[in-house]
Amino acid sequence: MSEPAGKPTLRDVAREAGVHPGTASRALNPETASKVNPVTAKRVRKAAKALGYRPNPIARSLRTSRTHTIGMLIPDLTNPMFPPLVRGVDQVLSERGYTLLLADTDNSPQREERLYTALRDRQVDGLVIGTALLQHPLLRRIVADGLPLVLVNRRSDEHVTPAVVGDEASGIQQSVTHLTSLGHRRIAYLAGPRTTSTGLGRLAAYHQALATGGLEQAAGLAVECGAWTEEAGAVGMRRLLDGGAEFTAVMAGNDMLALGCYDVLSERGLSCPDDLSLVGFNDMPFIDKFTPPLTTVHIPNADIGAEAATMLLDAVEAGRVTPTKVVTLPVEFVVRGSTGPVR
Amino acid sequence: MSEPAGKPTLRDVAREAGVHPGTASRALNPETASKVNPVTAKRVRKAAKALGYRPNPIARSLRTSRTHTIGMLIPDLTNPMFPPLVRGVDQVLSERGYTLLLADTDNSPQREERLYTALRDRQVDGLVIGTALLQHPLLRRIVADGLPLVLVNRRSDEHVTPAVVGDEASGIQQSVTHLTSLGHRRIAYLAGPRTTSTGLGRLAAYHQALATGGLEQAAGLAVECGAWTEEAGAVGMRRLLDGGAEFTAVMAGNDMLALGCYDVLSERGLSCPDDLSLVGFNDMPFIDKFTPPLTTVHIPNADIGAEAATMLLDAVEAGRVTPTKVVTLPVEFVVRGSTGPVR
DNA sequence: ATGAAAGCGCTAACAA
DNA sequence: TTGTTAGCGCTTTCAT
Repeated sequence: MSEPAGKPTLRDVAREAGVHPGTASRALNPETASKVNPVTAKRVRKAAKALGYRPNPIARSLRTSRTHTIGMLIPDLTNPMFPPLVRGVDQVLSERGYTLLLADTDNSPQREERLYTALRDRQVDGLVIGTALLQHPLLRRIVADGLPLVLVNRRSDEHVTPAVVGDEASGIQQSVTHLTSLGHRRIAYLAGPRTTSTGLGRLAAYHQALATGGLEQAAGLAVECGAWTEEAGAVGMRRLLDGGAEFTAVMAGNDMLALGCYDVLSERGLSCPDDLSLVGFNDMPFIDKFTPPLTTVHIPNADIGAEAATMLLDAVEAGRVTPTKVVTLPVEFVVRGSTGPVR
Repeated sequence: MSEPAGKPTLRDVAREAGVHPGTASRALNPETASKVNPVTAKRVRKAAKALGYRPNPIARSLRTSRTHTIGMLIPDLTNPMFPPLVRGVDQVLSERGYTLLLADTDNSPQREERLYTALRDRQVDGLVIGTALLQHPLLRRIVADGLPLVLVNRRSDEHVTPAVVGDEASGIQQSVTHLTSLGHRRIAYLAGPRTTSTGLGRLAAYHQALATGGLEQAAGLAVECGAWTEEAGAVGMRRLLDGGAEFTAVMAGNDMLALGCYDVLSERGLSCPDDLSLVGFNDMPFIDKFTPPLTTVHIPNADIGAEAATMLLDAVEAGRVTPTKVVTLPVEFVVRGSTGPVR
């Protein structure tokens, strides 16, 4: 009796079950199992199990040009905003039998090009993009290549592209409302780069919220930072303080920028929230352990990732491009120690 | 003139260059390019470029049973210790033309089994394991499956397995030396789970360092925590404080445990470093921004990831199992505000 | 309901 | 040096 050496293939299963490989294939594939005699099917499944047969996804992919593989592009995994996003995506993918190809662009457009090409050549079935800027040439390429894609936490200007985002406007509005309820009337804003949809969108929401509240919109009350980093936040905060505008509260475009504010506050001997109230955005991990704990807006990043993955796979499996809709998930405003009554 | 529709294949390139597909293959593959006439090779490359030819990695993999793909298993991407590790791995992989298949086990052994099987079936060329426990049945399976693997930040008991780790003993020794230089003689230790090599190893190093320094090793001075989490750290810290042993400093098995200590300190109205000095381990992101900033041991996680990936690829490309050596990278002790003179 | 046969795109042993 | 051939393991159309 000669068991074939090496991993058993479909041929081995077929031989063991006494059927043709084609039949074995049909029997083992849930999609086509109905087209085969139930008792034969059972025999095939038994043989497969007996031999410890595992289908070879590579061979299947070559034949079907589907890989059950999804690529994800992110700018920097060590930015604490991304791990929950990746995790949410990965969770859904693995549940549905897909595998995640993760690529970290390190914020470099060239690297991003290369990585995208690599992912495309590997025939990923779709892409989750966490790197999108408002103007992003790569998106056009991806669409042209016919690959389904979903943006997370970003939207695109130029192309109508499906995206999953948090409800930023609501978060900003809640921040302003909270501050005014504490008596603040002059609220400064530290904006993120206007090259990102979040940078622009949150700034617009800030202006909108001020208008709604009948608050003053003095020049010099809103300052743009060059990047979503602590350093850029510190620079912006200094510009704000040195700009001469009066204010009793600062809203930062995200928690990283708020971190920069903390640095400047201690550098200037200012106390928070006594001298100045501070609000962040994102609720990144451990930001609640800072002194004082940061009042901020919680973005459900894991949910966003999961939703994006679900949208993408639904489209992939329906065999069509993702619907160009933007899904907005609710955010949660969380009050902590960095905001207090004006005094 | 009929350009073939769809993506150009090797046949198209061959036809364009007026050679046989086999020749085109040899010409385009750096390994075999020497076996073909330089001028023919150039013609083929020109044709490939003209057509925008991109080799199909799936077809190549089916033929060669190499995928240029590496799997990585981690327990929880949202634990800040892992992103730098993943990033280090990813960086090296993409540089060398490999792609990372990331799988987050969510600390579940069942999920881990499933994910491993999925990765193996996808014929990853090797594995980076960040989930290893001292006793870890899965490792045996992987070795039995003949897959090259490297452990990161963990070692294994049962199997001789290649690993890349930080120099933990040195880190612990430096912590103890630092504390004694500040006058501390009674130093408590909050150990991580003994199921992990780091939990056990750091504890042993602590005992060793105390012995070397001629310091007292009272019972109740070392307490084991059930997990590497903030909550477990808090529980351990309470046990320590309520245990009756006297001490002026606490060393935590890692920064997450130290975070739990912060919670208990404020809960008990204790001030750090005035009432108690505290030392962590890992130097996780933002731990320097806490109040007080944590004195800790910096583990070069990105380097560890990069080194692991390099070892793995070297082995993969040499066509043999990874050498069962353990690479130890130096750590850096960083003094911050959580340690001070005993008083 | 099953068998036969072709082929996804590539590489590699063998021949010329 | 180049061409020929076969086949990696699977799915799927076409017959039967």
